Amino acid sequence: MTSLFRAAKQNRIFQDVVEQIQEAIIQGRLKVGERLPAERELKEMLQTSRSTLREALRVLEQKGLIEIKLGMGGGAVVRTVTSDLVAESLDLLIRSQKVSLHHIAEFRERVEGDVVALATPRMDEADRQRLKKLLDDARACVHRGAEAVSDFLTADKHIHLCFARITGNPIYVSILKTIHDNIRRYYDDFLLMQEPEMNENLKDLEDVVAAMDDRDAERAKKLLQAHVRRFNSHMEHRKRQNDG
Amino acid sequence: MTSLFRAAKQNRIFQDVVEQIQEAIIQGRLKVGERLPAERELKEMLQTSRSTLREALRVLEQKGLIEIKLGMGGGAVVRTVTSDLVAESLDLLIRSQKVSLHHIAEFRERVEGDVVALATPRMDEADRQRLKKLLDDARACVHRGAEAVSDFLTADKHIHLCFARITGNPIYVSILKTIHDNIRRYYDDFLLMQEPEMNENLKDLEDVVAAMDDRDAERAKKLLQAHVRRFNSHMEHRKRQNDG
DNA sequence: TGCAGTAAATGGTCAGACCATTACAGCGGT
DNA sequence: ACCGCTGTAATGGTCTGACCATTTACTGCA
Repeated sequence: MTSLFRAAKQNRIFQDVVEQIQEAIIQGRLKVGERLPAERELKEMLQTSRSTLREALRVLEQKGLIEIKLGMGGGAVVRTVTSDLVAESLDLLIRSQKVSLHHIAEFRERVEGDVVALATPRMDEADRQRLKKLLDDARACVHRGAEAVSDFLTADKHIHLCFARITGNPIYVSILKTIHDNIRRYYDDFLLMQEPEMNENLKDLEDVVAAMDDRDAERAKKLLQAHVRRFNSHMEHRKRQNDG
Repeated sequence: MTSLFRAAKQNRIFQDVVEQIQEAIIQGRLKVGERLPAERELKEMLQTSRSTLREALRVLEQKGLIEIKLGMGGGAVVRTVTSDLVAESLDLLIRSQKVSLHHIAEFRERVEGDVVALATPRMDEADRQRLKKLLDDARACVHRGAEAVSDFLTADKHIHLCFARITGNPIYVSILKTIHDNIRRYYDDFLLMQEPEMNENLKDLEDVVAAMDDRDAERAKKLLQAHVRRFNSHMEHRKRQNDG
């Protein structure tokens, strides 16, 4: 552990510390779940003060690279990097009104269209079963009516994420996760869903999966894009109602 | 300014400070360009210590909400929120997942195709001039030969980012930023570019811009996708050479 | 044996000092 | 009057050492 780090130097020392630890994590010299030395040890290894080291740890924590626990046996533990931070920063952009609902819609329509087109020829029997089960879950929510809107939205999200996983491309998975996290936030902010909309949404998805079953990528893509467009116009309509 | 903040309290005090300042920024009580009080003042207002306050400032800086300058007249200034953080966190995610060249290529071909298709009808005269200038820069690099490969790649990246900006959709901007940063990293790792490849790349881009000039979005899209495909096969070929 | 109390490890906070960088005012020379 | 240098003060960056709060683990007593 002693040779993991070199002495710190840079304009801002804490930045140098951040970079060293970040590189160690990304390069795998520090593995997920592994615990960093205690602050009072690390500061010796890095030849810096505890306050400077702590500023670096704050940055790494904010970047989602480490998680810090209190008390004896606590300390900084290397985290699995998730799409949470991407989602959070996108949320920040949205809230400061740099990204609008329209921007997300425009992007989502295209990227999700690509996703199902890619997924269709790659779907195997296990994927088919999984999608069928997710559709069943969603259908059950529809039957439970308006009280199950939240569960329905979760099921809907899982279906879209399942498409992304079938592509086998982790970039699509991360991006779809980010987008759906943010869509959900919009939803909680100012949207309501009724049973007709749930039904409509469900039917859209069933059609998409049917097209995928037929190995008709182009039809699946078109159907899903129409689904996203309808969903978006529904959201924008509700938004206007709430704003006005 | 005295009533902007209340006394800090929470499990972790610095988090409470972060939230207070962040909310003040998002709600517009602190406007972009405005300067926060000096640390020694702020710590009094928040009734906390300077180190705790500084940890909070580090987090806010990492979130891209403030920018901190040194020296007299320096201090924390509220920043315009940009898509940089989205790009950075997406980059972190991609790198930590060890996304393959193939995954990037598959994603890039589709997303950049969409970008030029969206950009084509939205391009105005200023955009046209900007693109023309960027193409001139790239052409100059080609003439300078093999020594200018690095500059050529930078110019190439700027052209692609320009396409994204013309769409007016910041999501595309951050995503293309991320992709091109990662491509560059792959490049520096194990690729070499010679004059013929530079020439080929340049010609591709000139064709794309010509199609955009003709307001032919579909042709521009097809040309750019072919360009990306050729670029990728070139990269994978070189990668195999280096690996084997 | 089991439980409670205590000790130790660790992150969180604090106070105060000094250093490095920067802007600006005032002085001096031209 | 103008230009440039220099000193000074404001401000962030770093360091030291102390104490607090939380959590775990061990120890000793009932």
